[in-house]
Amino acid sequence: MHEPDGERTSVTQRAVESVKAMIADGEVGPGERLPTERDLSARLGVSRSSMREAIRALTTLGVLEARHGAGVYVTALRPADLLETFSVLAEVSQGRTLLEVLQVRRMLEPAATALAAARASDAQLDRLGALLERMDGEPDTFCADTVSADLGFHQAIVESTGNATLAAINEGLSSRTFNARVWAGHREAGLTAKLREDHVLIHEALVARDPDAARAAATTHVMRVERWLGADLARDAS
Amino acid sequence: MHEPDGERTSVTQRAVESVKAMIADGEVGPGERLPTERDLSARLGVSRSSMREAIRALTTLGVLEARHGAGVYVTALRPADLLETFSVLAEVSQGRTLLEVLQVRRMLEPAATALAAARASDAQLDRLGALLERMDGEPDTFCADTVSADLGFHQAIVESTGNATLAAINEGLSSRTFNARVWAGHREAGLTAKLREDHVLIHEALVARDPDAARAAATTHVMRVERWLGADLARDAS
DNA sequence: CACGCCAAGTGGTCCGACCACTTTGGCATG
DNA sequence: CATGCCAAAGTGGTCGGACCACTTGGCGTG
Repeated sequence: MHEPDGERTSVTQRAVESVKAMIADGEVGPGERLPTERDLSARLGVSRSSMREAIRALTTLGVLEARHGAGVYVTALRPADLLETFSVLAEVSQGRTLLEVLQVRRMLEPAATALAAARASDAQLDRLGALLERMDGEPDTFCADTVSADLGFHQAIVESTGNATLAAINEGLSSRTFNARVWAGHREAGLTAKLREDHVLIHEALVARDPDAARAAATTHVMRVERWLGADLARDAS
Repeated sequence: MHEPDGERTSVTQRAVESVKAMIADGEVGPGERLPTERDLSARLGVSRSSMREAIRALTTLGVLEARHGAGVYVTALRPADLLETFSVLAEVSQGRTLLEVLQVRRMLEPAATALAAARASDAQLDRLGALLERMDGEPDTFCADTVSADLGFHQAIVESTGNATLAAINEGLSSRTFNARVWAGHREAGLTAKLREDHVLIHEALVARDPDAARAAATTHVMRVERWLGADLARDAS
């Protein structure tokens, strides 16, 4: 990290830096096409294998996008592109980290919900209402759709803030597999009913454009989930 | 995303999924060593090139770590490992996204600072005080150390919450290059003095273990930075 | 003019060789 | 016997070239 000079560095890594520099210098802009892998490797003086590994690295970072037979393109470089890797955290996280992720959500979601109360458009509020009804219409059984609907509801709220970066981060912290795991042990009791009530309160606060109420409702909701998960983790402590 | 079946998928991608599955199934745990590239490629029925690209992908995601001549290891899978890629966002972000990142920080830092007020240990508070003095001792000139010290101060606060995930996310949103860019146009005037005053207020609130005051001070601080950056971006609008 | 096919060019995969580095165990040295 | 060195084995890193799979655009056919 703090090494003053650039001593020895892998060939592939140099290729990565070169491409990043090309983008930073505006040599290739978002959405534009890069030179051929063969061209790039020749220009940078590396083998095509190494060049491919460099491209693979930038692809997994969401900076580049390779289209088979068509070429390699720079993505739009939107936050959503670059933060997609985020979901990996939620995928492999366990125990303590899971709680930590929820704690971060407890910081973000209330603030985001409050912001949404001030910024959401009427159309966005209508969409939220529709999502809410869809969730109400379903039976009290646990299924993939339940998780999906809950996810969609919260994601729609965060998107209503108009902050794409925030939405991308929150989405990463709320990956499908993550939520499925949280819900797994809690399909019983009146949990679903309570969550629905929370959602209704949040929606009402948004429609009333009341940031304070929205913040409070969102906080309560996340705390509820966090509490259940905490009890669950404490039970089967590793 | 929603395609029902797993039709065609790249060989490399399958290799990535296989390794992820190995980790998820506990076949290899954090810190343990994976089979050799040659073994893995043979076992999964792919070429070593593709296997290497898969490993490269997981390496850039922070899941694996390759040591030249020694083998490929699974990282500790700590949040810090997996969120390192985050800094890429701050590196390539421009204009609007920069503001959005700051908006997210304005949501996170106050909450984190308030939490730190309740949780920080005496040793951590002492360290914060030392960092503060170090910043005070420096002249009012803009240099890399100024950015570095500011970064360290805020990072130390967030780490005091004991939430490693939160710390990793915040670090990603506060990368060195990001801050350098924010500061670039504002080395003049009494900016440095004002920021110092903010830091002192935050530190006092932490020492007093006053969450409310800490939240307020942190909010003020981030808003100040956000406001300056906003004016800057509005000036040289693209 | 519209349609469909084909060839050129691109990324995707595979192979085999060699290089650079780490590790280890045995050998020579004290 | 203890110590340190060094060579060999094994690992990831790089290379070059071949071939496959796919997209694209233009050409020829109806």
